[in-house]
Amino acid sequence: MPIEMMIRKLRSHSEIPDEDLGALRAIIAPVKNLAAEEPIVREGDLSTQCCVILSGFAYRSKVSENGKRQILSFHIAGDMPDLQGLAIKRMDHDLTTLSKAKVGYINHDLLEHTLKTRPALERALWRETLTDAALFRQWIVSLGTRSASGRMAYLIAELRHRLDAMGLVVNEQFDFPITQSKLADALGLSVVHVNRVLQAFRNQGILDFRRQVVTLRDLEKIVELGGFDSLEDDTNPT
Amino acid sequence: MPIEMMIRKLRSHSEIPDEDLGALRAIIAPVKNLAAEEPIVREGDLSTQCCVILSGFAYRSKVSENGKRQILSFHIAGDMPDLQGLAIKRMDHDLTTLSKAKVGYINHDLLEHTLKTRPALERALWRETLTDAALFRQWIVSLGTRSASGRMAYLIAELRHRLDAMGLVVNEQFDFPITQSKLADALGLSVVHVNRVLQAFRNQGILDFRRQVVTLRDLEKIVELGGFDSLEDDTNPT
DNA sequence: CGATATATTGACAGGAGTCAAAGAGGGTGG
DNA sequence: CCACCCTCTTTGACTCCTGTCAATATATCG
Repeated sequence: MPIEMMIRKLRSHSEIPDEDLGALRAIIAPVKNLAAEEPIVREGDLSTQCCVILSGFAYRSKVSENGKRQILSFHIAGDMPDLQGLAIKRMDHDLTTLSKAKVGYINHDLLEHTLKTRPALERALWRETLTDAALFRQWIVSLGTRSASGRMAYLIAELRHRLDAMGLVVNEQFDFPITQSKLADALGLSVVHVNRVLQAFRNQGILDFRRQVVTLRDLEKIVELGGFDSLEDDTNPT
Repeated sequence: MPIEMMIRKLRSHSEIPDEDLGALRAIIAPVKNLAAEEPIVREGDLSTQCCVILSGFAYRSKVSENGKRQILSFHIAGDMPDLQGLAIKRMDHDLTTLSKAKVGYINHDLLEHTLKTRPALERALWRETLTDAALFRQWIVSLGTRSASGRMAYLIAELRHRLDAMGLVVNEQFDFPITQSKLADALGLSVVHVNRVLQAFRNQGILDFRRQVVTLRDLEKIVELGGFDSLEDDTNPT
């Protein structure tokens, strides 16, 4: 059951009583199947629920006054990309499916009611929004200090790491149904240049990105180019 | 009393019972006066307390494997820049004073104890970390979509907006004790180019940045160049 | 008042953007 | 099952924004 992906992720950084998890499971509304490129919430909306990605991909984005769109993050199974809406109702960015996706919804009122008697769960959700912020920080470092190929490598390394944690990397290969144009929006590059970087990677036997599938041919090199640091994963308290 | 700055900030986005605020005030440890460029916490440290900036400036930063330092954010009176440490103990970045600063400290254990019976306060703090994340997102947009001058303008506009909320802008003029080299680290630019942008702004009568003081000569132009949007400030719930 | 940090300049290089056109792929409707 | 269309990818030529290097001028501070 794909809801377990979210549970797994929460558990990876927080200790949560089983009954809290049970209570959480109980309020997840029936899954919805969304097509690719469907908006989940839009900038300016007031959230009344938050979602859980159960399969597929989603991304958060924001358009700047000059008309350019910046993709802020990609989300995979197990993620709750608009969890912050629970505490800050007005969305400051868009959330859209990247591919076909299964999504579960949790009504804010129900969730609040559940959290009222479950401090450990609330804290786990808080922590979830904080790891989110940590990813944003990494992203800032990437945009601010790395070259085009470094950014690309970082993106791939980070994504691989998260997908791997969900068991979605097989044989150093994973699905990533995205266009070069969207990659460009994420990396702050032009489409043309994204294409060039990708080709260079391909020619150098670093990675292959074809037909929505990424094949990592030299993971070490990617991690090195992107300066990716897996964050140790020991962010736990105690 | 400068602790009121923090209270004011919390109140600006959350409703908090007076007695919760009283409890919070009660556990803020005596203020410490720090010199410029003193580390408050470092990447890798395990937080046991969080701080409140009472006066002066601080910044968060991270060095990427290639040796470049990226400044993630600047913090001013009223900010709690390492609040996230309460839920995620291991720091993933540095926090340093930019100028001389007065800082108050709140012990994590005391804070946890206080929060245990004060859900509204806990939620306010959560929200505080989320507005932080929202600033990071804006920053990503800035780095990803704007030119050098756009980024600079955005930085100034955003800072002005936050300082103004704390009453620290007088006559469209405010202190900002920073070197061009650090500006470069924040904006992902080279020092030389920062200098050129600043001179261009000066010559065009947009702003003056001399001796640690920013004088805004054409705020509209700055906001326009930076595409700054004050966020409406109506992020409140209900 | 010298010493060190910061700001400023100028010359030059290069990474990444832009523009425009040509291929490829993948749907889909007949 | 194939032709056609539309989107996405790829190329090439050229531009330009921003970085690098190196020297000089200005602050700042003990």
